[in-house]
Amino acid sequence: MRASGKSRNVTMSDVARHARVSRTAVSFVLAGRSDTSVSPQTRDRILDAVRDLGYRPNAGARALAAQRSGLFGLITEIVTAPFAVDVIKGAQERAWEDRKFLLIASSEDRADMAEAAVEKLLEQRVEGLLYAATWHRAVQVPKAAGEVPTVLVNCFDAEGRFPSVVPDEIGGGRRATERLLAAGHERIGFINLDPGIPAAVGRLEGYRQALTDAGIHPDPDLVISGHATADSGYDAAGRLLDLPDRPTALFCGNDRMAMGAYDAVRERALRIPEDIAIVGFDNQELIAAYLRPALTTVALPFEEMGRTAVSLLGSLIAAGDQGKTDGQPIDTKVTIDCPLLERSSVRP
Amino acid sequence: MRASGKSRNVTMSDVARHARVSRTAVSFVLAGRSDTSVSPQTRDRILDAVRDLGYRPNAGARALAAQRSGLFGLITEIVTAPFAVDVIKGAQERAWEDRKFLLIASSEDRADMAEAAVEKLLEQRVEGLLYAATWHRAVQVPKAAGEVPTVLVNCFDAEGRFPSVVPDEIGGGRRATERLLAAGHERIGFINLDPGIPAAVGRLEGYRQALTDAGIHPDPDLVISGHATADSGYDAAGRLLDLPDRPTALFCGNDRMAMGAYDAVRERALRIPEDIAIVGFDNQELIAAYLRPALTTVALPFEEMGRTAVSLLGSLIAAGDQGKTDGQPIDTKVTIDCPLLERSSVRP
DNA sequence: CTGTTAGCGCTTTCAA
DNA sequence: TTGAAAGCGCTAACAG
Repeated sequence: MRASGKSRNVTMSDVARHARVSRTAVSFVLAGRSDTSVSPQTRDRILDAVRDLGYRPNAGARALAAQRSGLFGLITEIVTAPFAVDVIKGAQERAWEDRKFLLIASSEDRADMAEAAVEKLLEQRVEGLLYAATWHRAVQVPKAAGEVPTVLVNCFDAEGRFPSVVPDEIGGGRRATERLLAAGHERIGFINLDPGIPAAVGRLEGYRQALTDAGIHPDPDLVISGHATADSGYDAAGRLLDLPDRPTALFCGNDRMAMGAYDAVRERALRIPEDIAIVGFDNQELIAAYLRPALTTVALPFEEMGRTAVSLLGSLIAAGDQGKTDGQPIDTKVTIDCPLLERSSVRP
Repeated sequence: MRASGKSRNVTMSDVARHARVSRTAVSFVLAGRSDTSVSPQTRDRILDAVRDLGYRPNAGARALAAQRSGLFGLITEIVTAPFAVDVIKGAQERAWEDRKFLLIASSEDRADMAEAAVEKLLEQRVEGLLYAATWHRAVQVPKAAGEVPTVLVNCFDAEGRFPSVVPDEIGGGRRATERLLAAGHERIGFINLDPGIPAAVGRLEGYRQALTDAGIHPDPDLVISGHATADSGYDAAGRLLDLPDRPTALFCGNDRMAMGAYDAVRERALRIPEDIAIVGFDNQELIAAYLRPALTTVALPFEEMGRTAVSLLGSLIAAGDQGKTDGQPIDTKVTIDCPLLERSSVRP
């Protein structure tokens, strides 16, 4: 017989009493510990009692006693971010595998908010912190974050105090370019993001590497910097397409620019991918999947970064528990692959 | 002088000792309680001690003692959802205003996951639960959710056991149609979502109401049902545009269909908004803002729903605390306005 | 106005 | 194999 609804106040003592054993026994059984054994009989009695009473452990009390909250904190600018979701998803999943719970706090991209978030999270006694940005860049992490193991996601600490997990921009740039080369293109235009940011630097580097490796000398005229918007992509693509010896393929720094490029191509009565092949970057589903033809693009591995970051955080914490914190900053920078998603804007 | 880093083990007793007062005094000062007063002097001494020691309250311990976790749980299919973010954002903000923390768990749109999430959240002793869906519909809420006050967001309980916060679909449909009417259109086509779902039913109803109110008899030929995809919107728009007496405006059930409609319009060498005005629904930024011309659309008030839901949850909890839980299900259905966002696909 | 005193629900060491 | 006991850090009566 199951107990009725409200199991609010059923405590471990209740279970112990009901099963006619000590609280210790209950604790051991529930923790599934093997170091001290309990007879199968009492074990069953206890489990039955748990069920009958509808007992639900009190995580807070457990945390207090065990000095381990089982909580990880994730700070992110959830505000602007269709992206953040995937990081959260990956982190969430990985955390559950470790039976950890993720406390998510929004930094709103404001230093004071981020600081408040860290503070709040620390009050909850999170065992570690994840700090995620919506776009790959250097960030200023609130000082207090140093009090627990912290991993940066899709961003890095300029001072190298924290390990981070970032996308492999260079590899992504290579992959996009190689796909175009494989389709037989040799004059490949590149519409880059605002110069200087890690994504622009890396993708350009990848683009160059791929061309060079293919024995093609990168033509500077085919590289233009834009501003990450559809309009900017439209303009840049227009200029590239109006070149005397125009490219037969366009690698766009992101999907929004690719969206603009589509318009420029269409205006010139050219077809995609027959006349002009296009590859984007970011895999913004809403754009890439719904453009016509659907856009072949390189994906940013947000989910994977979230997963990896939690794994890394777990190791750091474990290392710390064993007293391995030697105080020196762990300047790890884990790089995650950016896979290419085939759709229809490049011919097979 | 600030203490050095690790304030991990600074406890309230430490603060009390340092300030030469009792723990009670510290507790009172930190809780900012007025019922028992503390002399300004001791107050300052305490605050100084807190600062000097780098004391940070232990939320878990506080929860245990006070029997209030200060935690709300939010369950959502974060998986599929560019939308979920906004609900989270609104809820998050509102929760912080009440100094509550949001525990976010993903249901992944699977019943067993949702159940596990509720269970985990209850173990954390959340004071209340929010259950959010990515699209407006009836949902099956895990039974255990009944153990604490629960509010549904963007969905509702078929059995009416839980209060819910949903978008005003009818109002949104009216608003879109009225905008088109205001621009002088009289033959307005409506490309609806899959029939039967609340969004389709409501928006159609709003469309009809607006027309009728304007003295126009809704022409059934101008209403077509699609499937919420760009392709479907493309097809439906094509059929509408090829009608002998074709509409001069299109109200699309969502932005993706509007995206497809754009293509159909373009193919016929018609201009937006000069020849055909278009209004979408959902305000999927990535689509609406980047289409050319940018899409005028009705927004789903996710953020506002999140905020409202948390407010409502707060009241429910407060009511419960005062013993006002009279057991009977509170069949509240709060409806939130869907605002129209002007862009450029309808002439002023 | 301040301090004493019980717990909150659980873990874990140490004896029995 | 099981049980007693001592906290974990904090709140909230209740006395002083």
